[in-house]
Amino acid sequence: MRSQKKTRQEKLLKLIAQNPLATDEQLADRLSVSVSTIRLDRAVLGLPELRERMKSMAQKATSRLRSLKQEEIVGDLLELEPNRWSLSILATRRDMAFRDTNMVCDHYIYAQASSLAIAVVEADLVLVESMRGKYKGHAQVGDSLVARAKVGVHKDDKYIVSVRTKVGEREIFVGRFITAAIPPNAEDGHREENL
Amino acid sequence: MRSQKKTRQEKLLKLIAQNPLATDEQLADRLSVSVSTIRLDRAVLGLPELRERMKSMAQKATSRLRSLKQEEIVGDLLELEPNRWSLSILATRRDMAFRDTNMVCDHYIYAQASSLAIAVVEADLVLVESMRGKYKGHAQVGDSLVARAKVGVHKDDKYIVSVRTKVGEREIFVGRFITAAIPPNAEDGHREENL
DNA sequence: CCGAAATTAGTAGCAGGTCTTAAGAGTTAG
DNA sequence: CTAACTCTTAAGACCTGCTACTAATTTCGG
Repeated sequence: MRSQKKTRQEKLLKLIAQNPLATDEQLADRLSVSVSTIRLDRAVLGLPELRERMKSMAQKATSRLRSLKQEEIVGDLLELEPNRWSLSILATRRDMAFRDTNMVCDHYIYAQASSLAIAVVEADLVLVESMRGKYKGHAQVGDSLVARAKVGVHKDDKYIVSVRTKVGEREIFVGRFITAAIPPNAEDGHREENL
Repeated sequence: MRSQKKTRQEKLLKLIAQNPLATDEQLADRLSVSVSTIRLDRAVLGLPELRERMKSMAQKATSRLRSLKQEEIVGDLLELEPNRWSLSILATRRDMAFRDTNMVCDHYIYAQASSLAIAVVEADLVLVESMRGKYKGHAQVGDSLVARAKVGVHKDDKYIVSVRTKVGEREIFVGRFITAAIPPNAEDGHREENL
């Protein structure tokens, strides 16, 4: 009987985590208790009121917008020998992970690899034409992903670049990119009429 | 000077854009007018009150959080028929482009495709095991990328998912993902919908 | 100096709370 | 059985940051 309180408070925590924009009244309704009880529970659990929750979310929102920029998801270039090989490192953060896990999303691994494959080719503008890759293991949040790109054969302006990504000694990704160096004049060549 | 009003209202717009979390009182202080004037100006300019601004920021924050972390969708999910097919759209922004061009980086195209491939498979946790893909054209900043995923054959918990991404009628990417549904671990799958 | 526009002040009311006090229900120990 | 206890709910006063409205006051161009 007395443990109804605990389960209710646990539910309350989950509800608020799920939908931080709920009013006490909505929460009370949801848990079939009075508003007073919700307020009491919130006080006990140290949960801030709706407006405080909105405020902190709004504050976080402004900083988040600026943190998802390019450089942070493609890693830092450590070494580069143009048209030969290159090395980059990417520090993974909590927000690069899948939902509740701490496994890094594949597209961050891809982004690092693809960016490196582009960087290693010496040309003004390089694009990926096609790729294939295999994820051989999972990276955890906090791991530093070290990607190494090697340029293979090239015909005309197409380069084959292989990328291997490791966490420590463990290989988590192997990929092969076909990249194309685009001559500067050809930029936007074939699709201007569409806008 | 009757044009003081206009310049003040312009300043007000800038101030609110800069710091959306300012109260009318702070704004009044800043512009050396009374709170009434600020309210009047806000009414004229159609600017919402502080709490509405906070609310919409907080809502955006959740939707961004949900779309980038929770649901693991890059882009907005338009339609989903689990284990069959799905559709998402991604509006491209300036910051998704290569350096000085307005061509969208391949890894955003990849991220949308891969996220969709993961979303379309009905399981608690789905990971990409391998993929191959071909970029058949370029997307420009401002284009809306529409990705369509189709689930192909599946053996055990491995699913083959094909994704085609288009800008209008033009296909810019075709890929094939092998995804793996990871058996549910110690997570109580207690999912409640929004309030 | 007059009159209209612009500004300020003041009122009541609302949402979503705070904090406090208090009353009732159910539970348990002596 | 009753006193002491916990849990829940209610009620009241107050708070912030507004809205919506009215009324007074200031300002400035002509």
